[in-house]
Parts: sequence; C-alpha cells; structure tokens
Amino acid sequence: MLSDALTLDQLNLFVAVCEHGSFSAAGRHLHRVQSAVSYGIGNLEDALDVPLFDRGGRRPVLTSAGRALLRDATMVLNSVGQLRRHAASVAEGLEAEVAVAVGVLFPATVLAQLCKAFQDEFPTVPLRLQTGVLGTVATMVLSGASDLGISGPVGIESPKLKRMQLASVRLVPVAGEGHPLAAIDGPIPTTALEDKVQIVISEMARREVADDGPANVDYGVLSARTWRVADAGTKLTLIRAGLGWGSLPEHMVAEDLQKGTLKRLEVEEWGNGPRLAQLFSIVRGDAPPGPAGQWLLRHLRSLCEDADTLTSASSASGHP
Amino acid sequence: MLSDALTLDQLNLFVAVCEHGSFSAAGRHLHRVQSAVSYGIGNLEDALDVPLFDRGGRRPVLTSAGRALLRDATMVLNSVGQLRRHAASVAEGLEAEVAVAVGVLFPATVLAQLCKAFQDEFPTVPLRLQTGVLGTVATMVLSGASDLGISGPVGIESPKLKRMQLASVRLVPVAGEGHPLAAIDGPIPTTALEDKVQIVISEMARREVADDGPANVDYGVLSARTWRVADAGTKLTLIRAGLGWGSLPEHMVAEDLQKGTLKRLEVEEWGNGPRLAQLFSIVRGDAPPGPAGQWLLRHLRSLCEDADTLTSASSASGHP
DNA sequence: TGAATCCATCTAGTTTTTCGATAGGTTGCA
DNA sequence: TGCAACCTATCGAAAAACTAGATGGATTCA
Repeated sequence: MLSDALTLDQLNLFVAVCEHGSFSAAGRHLHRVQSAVSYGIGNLEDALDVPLFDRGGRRPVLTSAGRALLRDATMVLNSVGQLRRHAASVAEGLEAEVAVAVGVLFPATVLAQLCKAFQDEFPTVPLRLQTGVLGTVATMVLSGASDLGISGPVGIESPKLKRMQLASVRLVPVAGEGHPLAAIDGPIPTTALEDKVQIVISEMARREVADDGPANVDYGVLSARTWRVADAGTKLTLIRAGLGWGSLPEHMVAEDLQKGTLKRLEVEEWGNGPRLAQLFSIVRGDAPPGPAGQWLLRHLRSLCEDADTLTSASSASGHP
Repeated sequence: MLSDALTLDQLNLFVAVCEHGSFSAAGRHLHRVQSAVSYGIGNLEDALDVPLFDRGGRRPVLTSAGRALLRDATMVLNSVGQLRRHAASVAEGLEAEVAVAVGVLFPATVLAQLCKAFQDEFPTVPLRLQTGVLGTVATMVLSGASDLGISGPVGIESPKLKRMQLASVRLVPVAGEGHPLAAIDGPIPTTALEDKVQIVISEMARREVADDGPANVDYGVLSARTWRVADAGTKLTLIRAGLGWGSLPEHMVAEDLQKGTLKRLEVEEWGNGPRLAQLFSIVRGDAPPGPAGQWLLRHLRSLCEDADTLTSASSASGHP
C-alpha cells in the first residue's frame, strides 16, 4: 500500500480491534488471520499518519488519538450501514424515496402524525415533503416530481391524475382585531367588502401544462382590492397585522380566535353555514406509487376518516 | 469481487460519475481508465444489489434508487472527510481532543464564548466539556480525565497540579421571595440562620485520591440544617421554590433579583462586603496540555482579564 | 451516413491482500 | 526464576483484486 488509501475494511478492523481488545481476537471474530488484521491496521495508521495503538504491553491499547478517531470511524461505519440498509430496502422492492406534495390547507398536525407513522413503518425510506400552493400540487404529481399529492379541487385536470376525496376543511373568514370589519357584528354585505383589502393565496401563475384548463383562477374573491401571497403562513401574519381580511382554515386560526387577536367575520354572500374546502389525494394512474407510497395513501385516508371534518380537533390534541 | 464488498473507492467513483456525467469523464478526472470506472461501479451495484444507472442512452442516467443512494454515499464520504481532517490535525501535532472540567460557579455565558472561540480556532479538535462540582474538577485533571480544569480553590492538593488565578465571582446569599428570611431587612444574625434550611452544593464524597487532604469539606456552612445538592442549577430552583437559602454566584441570580423572585440576604457574620470566590485554572505540571489546550488556557485568561470580576456584566452582554 | 462518444467486456500484467509459519515480547502464576 | 498462555510483527508464497489497453456494439449529433 502506497500511502493514503483508507479502506472501509480498515475501519472495520479498527473498531473490531477496539471492541474485542486485541488483533487476534478481532481476527477470530471476523474470520481473518491475525496477520491480516495487523496488516490492515498498519495500513490504516500509514494512511492517517497517526499511530492508533500502543503495542507495548500484552494487548494493544488505544492512544489518545486513536480514542478520538475511533468516534469518527464508527460514525463513518454508521453512515455506511445506513446506506446498506437503504439499498437493501430498495432491492426488496420498496421505492427509494416517497415525495409528497401537500397543499397549504392541509393541517400541519395531521401531516406530522402521518410522517411519524410512515417513519415508524418504513424507517429506511426517506420522505420528501413539498408544501405548495393549491395548483402546484397537481402539477408536481403530474410531472412526476411528487408521487402523492394532497390538495384542494383547484389545479390542472388530466386523465392521468386520479383524485380521491379525503376530508373537508372548514374555511372561516377572519380579520385582525383592529380591522374595521371586525367591529361589525351582524352579516357583512358584499358592498362593505369591496373596498377592503382581501388577502388571497395565489400561485405564481405557471401555466405551462393544460393551458386551456381552468388554471390560475382565484376562488372566493369578493373584494376589488386583493393582495396575493404565496403561502398560508404569511397570509395569517398579514391578517393578524390588520392589513386585510381573508379566509383561512379553521385549524390555523382557532387559537387566534380564542385569544381575540382575530375576529370571525360573517359574510352575507356566503351565508351562515361553514364554507367547506374539499381535500383530495392525487396520484398518477399510469405511474402509481410503490408499496410505501400505497401504504402512505391508505394511512392518510384512515387518518382523515377518523376526523371526517378536519377542524381544530386535530390541533386541540396538542393541548392538554 | 465476490459480492458484498462495498469499498470507499466505489463510492468515490459513484459520486464522481454523478458529478461529471459519464464513466469516461469521471475516469479522466480521477486519472483512471474508463474500464476501471465501469468495473468499480459494476461491483458497487453488485454489492448493493441495486442498479444505479440506466445505461440505455448516450450517457448513463441515475435511476431513482441511484438518486436516493447518492445522498447516502455523499454522507459517507463527508464523514470520511471529517475523519481524514481530524487525523491530519492530530498528525500535525494538535491533540486529538481537549477535555475541560469546569466548576459550577463558572458563568455559562463566558464558557459559551470560550467554546465558540475555540471552535473557530481549532475546527478539527473536538471539545469535551464536563461540568462538575467543586472538588471533582481537580480530581479529573489529576487523573488525566480532563486536560484543563476551571474551579474554585476547593479540591485536592497535589504537587502535580498547577493553579493560576483567573477571576473572582461574587457570591450573594439569597432566599426566595416567600421565605421568612427575605422579610428581614437589616443584617441577619447567625442565630437566626441556624434553624433555617441552608442549601449547599456538595460533591458525592469520592475520597479515593489524597485521602488525607482537606477533601470533602463544605465551605460557608452556617446553618445546622443543610441540604446538599449536586449542581448549581437545582440549588437555584430549590431556593427559588422557597425551600431554603444559600449563596449563589451573582450572574446566576441577577435576573431573579431584579424581578424580585429572589431576595438578597445580609448575613451578619459575612459582613457587608461581597464574598468573592476565586476561580482558578488547573492543569497538570507533568503532563501539560497540547497546543490547542494551551491556546484555550490563554484565551480563557484573556477573557477573564477583560472582566476581572465575573459579574452579571457577562450575562448582560446578551441583552441589548 | 459518418464522426464522435459512450459503455461493456476481454486479456494480460501489476498490485494488493491473505495465509500459515516463525520469531520475539509481555503477563501472570507456580 | 521459569513456564505457559497470550499477544504482535514479519516474511515468503499463493490467491485475489485491480489496472491498463484494445475491441465491439450502441447512441447521439451534424
């Protein structure tokens, strides 16, 4: 061996020697001859240019450098083990990773539950989460960038896409506590809304696919003055700051409504009943997800069945 | 190659191919022939039992499994790189790690500054922090478990230990706001303290070394009823809860004193001036720390010189 | 269609690793 | 002290793994 080679085999020998206390013992456990172990450790010390063991006494004893480098070595071997397990699960037919595109309306707490359950079931399959605005979810599934989508009815239509209804999310129109609309008690006529800023979630209008479809349409726009934001989080903060009004899923505003920092609006045109946004799961019919993705889909469906209407009940589970 | 071998060299080839787009290009960059690259990648695919590339077209294209495993591979190579850098720094004479034992009295904010500066100066040298009660710090340095100690004057004496004064910490006797002692305004006579519970930091009395020395002595004990705790944190919480009184370094109680949740006591026997606890650095004279440890010691000293008396000034730097 | 790349595969030669044995050291016990 | 039971380093021969270079087939681009 010339000099800086550094083999995984050498690292394996290294930790084996540290575990079993001697070159010979390590050799026995690894079904190698003692001279092979000696040779390998010698090469490792040459490669790192650091003596790892004191060979003075009966059994080799780690130098302080060896003790510190042992940690690095085990770390390397751990990452190798992860690679191996991952590869094994792929070889057995599991997909290499599952990419999920989830729309902003889907409650984060349910999503967290879902991810945790998935991680418990498939520890070797990485999960890639992509949260996007309404329309992009379907686009991502169609393009193959995501294996599974969770989204509202908005978005491109394609015969390739298979949608299944999951649950409903209650949308409540709200305004910040200082906002003029918050002071109105009864039903608010549409005329009163027209000159107020409404904050709307909107995508960046990428209309490459399905150009003739009903893409890039804003739903539920009542005001003449609208501000468009990219995600529900900034929409919430803007409304909280009193910059305008808008509808948000109930699970996102429940806490603010209780504290009084947000006030629920009664929009005349929408009546008094709750406005429900349907949530669908989206997969491609011609390229269905693998076993892990199928499992994720089933689990998602059962999670949504438990709570037919995804209200603050899911977020309330976080509070005692 | 038989089957499950998995070499670092193979992983290197793998990422190189992904980087440069083709087996040949990777070979050129790595000064290897194309057939060698092909051979290595083939062995890797055999070892993992997973095809990594689609060889249909002009240039090999990653399979989805390959894309996922590429992340694992780079992770392995990163950890190997860390091992290499660490080994290189050891080969150049730096110690493999620096272990510091720091007494509970030392302000955490200064400690954090020290650690940060050390990490910037020696990114390859891991730092091992061991916070211990008064006497154990010296013991750890003497036994070689730590290279450097920061402690008060308490602890074993040994000709091998070299102490240098660092700074002083003001100790203030305090009690919780509901405690009867907190109601007394003037100097408190010792007789009034005798029947109140005093909370004292004490070690678990390990007197293996220096058995005849002044080990295991409690300093500043005035009360007949004493509770002993292992660390300053629980001492603070106990006192805060009103279970007793005791002295604590000023930097730990400054906030509570300001908020009024703790009250400063005036103990007659200790007079009105501040009680100062000296802090020393401790190293072994016969086995001095290496260059990184020396640097740490110097930096520690300069940090302490800036604020000769370590008061809440150090923690106040965190507030604007 | 032809030029330019690319990959897999084969052969032969080189390098690395293993084996088994030997020599020399340390530890602990009689 | 001497002996048994460990341990390690080292050496020569054999085995295994790897490399270079050449060849053939496939793809892409002009």
